[in-house]
Amino acid sequence: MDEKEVIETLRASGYKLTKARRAVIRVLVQSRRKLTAQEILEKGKEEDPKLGIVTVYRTLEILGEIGVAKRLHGESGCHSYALSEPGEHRHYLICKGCGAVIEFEGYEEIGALLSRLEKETGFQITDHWLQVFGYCPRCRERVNEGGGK
Amino acid sequence: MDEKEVIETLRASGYKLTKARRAVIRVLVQSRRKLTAQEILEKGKEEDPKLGIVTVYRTLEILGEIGVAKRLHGESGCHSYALSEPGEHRHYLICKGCGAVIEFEGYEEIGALLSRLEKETGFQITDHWLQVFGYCPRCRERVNEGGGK
DNA sequence: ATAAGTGCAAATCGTTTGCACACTT
DNA sequence: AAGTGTGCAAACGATTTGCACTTAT
Repeated sequence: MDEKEVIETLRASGYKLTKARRAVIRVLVQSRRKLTAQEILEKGKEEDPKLGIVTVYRTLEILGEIGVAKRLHGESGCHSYALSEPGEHRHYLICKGCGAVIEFEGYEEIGALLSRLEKETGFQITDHWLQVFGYCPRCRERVNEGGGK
Repeated sequence: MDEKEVIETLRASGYKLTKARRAVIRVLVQSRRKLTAQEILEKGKEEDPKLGIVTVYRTLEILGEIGVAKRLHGESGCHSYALSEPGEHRHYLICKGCGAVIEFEGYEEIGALLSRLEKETGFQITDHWLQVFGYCPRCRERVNEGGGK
């Protein structure tokens, strides 16, 4: 999803495009990392200095509703948000170094696992969530070089 | 893990067994569901009427630290806690009806998926998290019968 | 023009911290 | 007895809500 597509989706869903919303969208599109609402606010202010945290939250809610952004869950209990392809994927690969987020498809492996689980537990599985953490190629280098740690 | 094992682990880790802690542990052991801190407080009060929310949080932190309870992440942003086998599993099967939590092993399917991901993305994967949602056998029946919904 | 969107301040909710008192070992 | 653990009240941080003002269509 690029900026244009996000904006189109937004309009198609009956929402107006405002300066504030464009700022939030642009931050998400340009960073492609997971960002907290606060981080989005700060970067967004570079584009729309009047941007407020409330609008950031409200915009994220709308973007979530129309499926183009998702809320990610951090260990600590605080959330981050990231752009995503529309739809119901719930699989993210997240760089612990720079926060880069890559969304990936539910490969057959997951399907196999789920049907196995259903068989073994008697559960009727409806949904799942997978977050994978690691280091992206760039951060991986940095970490491995870093000598000390 | 039953109550006795949890208590032993607690003591072995240098913590004292108190009325409050026993109450929290008992709630977790007896329900085997995911529970919010508030829910644990309420049920725990049946056993120790003086129990306070602060102690619930502190006990959950300790249980997490010694590996016998885990924090689960809910869609809304609020957390639940559940008993778990000690160690680093991060795979839970959660009933959307009654909240029952089943922990399962990281089957080969996940290993296969992860190594595939590593190859395709160049990430160095260090960790992952999987939560699977559905209906347990009992709730499944209830839902399917329920005619209306 | 007008409904939708905004920022501010205040409210809320889950969680944590400071502190004097109580309990386990 | 002595240190650990407790509850309370207050602090805290993220998120939401009420409201009068502004803006996109």
